[in-house]
Amino acid sequence: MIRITLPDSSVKEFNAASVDGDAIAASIGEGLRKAAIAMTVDGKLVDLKTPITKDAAVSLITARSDDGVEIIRHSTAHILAQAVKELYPDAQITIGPVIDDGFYYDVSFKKAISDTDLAAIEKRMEEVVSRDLPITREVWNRDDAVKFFKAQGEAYKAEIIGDLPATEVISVYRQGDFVDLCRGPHLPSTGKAGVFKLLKIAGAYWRGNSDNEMLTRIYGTAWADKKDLKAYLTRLEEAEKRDHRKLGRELDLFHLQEEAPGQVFWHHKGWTLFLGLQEYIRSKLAKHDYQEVNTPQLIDSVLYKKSGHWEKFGTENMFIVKDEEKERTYAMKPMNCPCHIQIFNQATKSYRELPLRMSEFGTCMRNEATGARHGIMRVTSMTQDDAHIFCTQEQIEGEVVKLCNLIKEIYNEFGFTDMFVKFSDRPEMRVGSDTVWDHAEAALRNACEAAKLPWKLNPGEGAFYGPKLEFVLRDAIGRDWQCGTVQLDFNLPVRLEAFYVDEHGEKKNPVMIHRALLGSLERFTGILIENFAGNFPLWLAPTQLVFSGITDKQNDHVKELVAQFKAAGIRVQGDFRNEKINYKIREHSHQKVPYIGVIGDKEIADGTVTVRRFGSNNQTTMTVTAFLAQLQDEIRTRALPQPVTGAENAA
RNA sequence: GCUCGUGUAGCUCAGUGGUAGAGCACUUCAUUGGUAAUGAAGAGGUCGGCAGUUCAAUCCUGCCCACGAGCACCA
Repeated sequence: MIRITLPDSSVKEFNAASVDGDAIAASIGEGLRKAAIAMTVDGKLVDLKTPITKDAAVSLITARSDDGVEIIRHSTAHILAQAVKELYPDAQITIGPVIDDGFYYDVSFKKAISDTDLAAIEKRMEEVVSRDLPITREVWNRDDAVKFFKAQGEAYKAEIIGDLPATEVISVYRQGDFVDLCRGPHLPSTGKAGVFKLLKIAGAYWRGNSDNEMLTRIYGTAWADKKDLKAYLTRLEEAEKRDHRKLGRELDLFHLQEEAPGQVFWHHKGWTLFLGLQEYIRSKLAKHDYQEVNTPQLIDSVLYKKSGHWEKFGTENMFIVKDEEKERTYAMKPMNCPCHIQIFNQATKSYRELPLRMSEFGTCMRNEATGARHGIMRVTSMTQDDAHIFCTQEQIEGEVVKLCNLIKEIYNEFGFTDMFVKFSDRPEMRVGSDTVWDHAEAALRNACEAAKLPWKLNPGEGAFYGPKLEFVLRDAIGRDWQCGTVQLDFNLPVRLEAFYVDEHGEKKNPVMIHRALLGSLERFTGILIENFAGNFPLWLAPTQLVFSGITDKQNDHVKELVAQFKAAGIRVQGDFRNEKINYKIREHSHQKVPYIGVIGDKEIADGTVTVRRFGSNNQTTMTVTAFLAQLQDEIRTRALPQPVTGAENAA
């Protein structure tokens, strides 16, 4: 007798030596028996067919749950692998994990395939699904498994098994003739999958190491039903519409061109955004006692040899300028820190001057790997809202807490909600004693806790000179970008001989905190464009308001209004073109101008303006004075825009 | 840097081994129109660059550059 407790606390009794999920589901109802794809037994996720031999708490999993969808994706990855092996028998399969919204499988093909081959693979996958092959789990002996996969010509699989810890149970899943190493769990049969789509192919290094062979990664997505798949594909399309490169062109913000790879040609509107961000950050700097400085672009390599950057990044990643005549070698500055230390070192510093916070909107140039550049998110020439805080060991924690709070405050003001913090602790190769590292890591951790920032550990990924926090934001299509950062540095002040005199008259090296709030202004602008889909908050919007008359009869009055609002500090334009008001509304709406003010004879007579706010189809007539006050209030409070509704507005 | 792909008018895209088209934008003219496209006419391109094959290349081949997706990298 086996007693199975279900999630609703009811108990089913089975008169047998063992029972499986299929039987449990069947005892509840035929519908559930068909829908069940896996189960948890005492909280552990297992295959539906796993025999249960003693009393247990069981919860059946269907495609309706997150676990269910994950299993579907995982099994679909196996179906992909099977289809690939059937179509390309000499291909070797490697790993095929589940990722956000889908899965991928890395394959080593003898002959390269391209995305046009995906259709055929997808078709074969559908055949595998229609065969409805039972998927069964087997536990194998390690040596047999290695031998089996070697015999199959699957060298990568054999390598994976060989590297599994001795304690790991080697399980394989069989579906028809296809056998794959896998921890599971999986669907009971291939017929339970079926709502999927292969999306793209790309290269990926075996085991993520660029010294290894490059495999072909096939990306796919899989869902519980067609509706979910369609919703996902629609979501992808919508995300493409907010791509900052597309909006950058459409809204006349910036452009990039071949002659200056990775460097932004900021058009007036984009530059207005950029300057708006800079002014915003300056207002924060003033409140938090920073000294803004500015340092040279082109610096003798001697300085970078001393700082250690030359050795690490040198000619590969720095732009070198040679002055043949004077026999000097310069580098475009790739970061600001060595320069800031030069300013720090210009006069003997007292402990009384610490913490000393030095900031710069420094333009840095980095010769990035060609494949790394991406729109304005990853550029060759970038402007950081950079600062270095020179402080004592004791001051670290206080400073980091302040920084975490400040960054959190700033991101909140932009309305970012899904920001997360990566905390990278000590790497194997590092400078500084363990005591110093203990202290530094604790300071960062405590600061996160104090600022109530959720963080995840990125073990061993700290810089060799100190641990760091990275503040990560997500773009329209779900890619993560590091924006703000807080890094502790015990190394550079020593190498570049920065000192302060402590209260006992002794010379000491300060600790340096590298920090950026927005990170690269180019990247942050890109993130903003995507996040707001070009519908910027009024305080940032390049053009805040457009006035237009109904006909050219009102032009003189409109000119006066433009002058009045301009004088009041509003970024306003008049539209005097010989076009109908419908045409102008349409065009300025496409440009996502926050306010359109329309003037007809009625408005002139009443001293009013008829206002249309972007994102709404309503019009409100109000006095000119009230309108100006409303705008100024919205700007002053840095109000976030209301979400745009309606199909027409979303276009 | 690596894998696969892309590059035709300002933008979005057709197209062909015999030196090119559409829509929008632009210019001109007419129109004075109350909240998402008024009409007509005109102008606009070394088909990413260099080399090769060919009587002939935007199209085929090679190399280079840039861009895209991803991997690696990211001081």
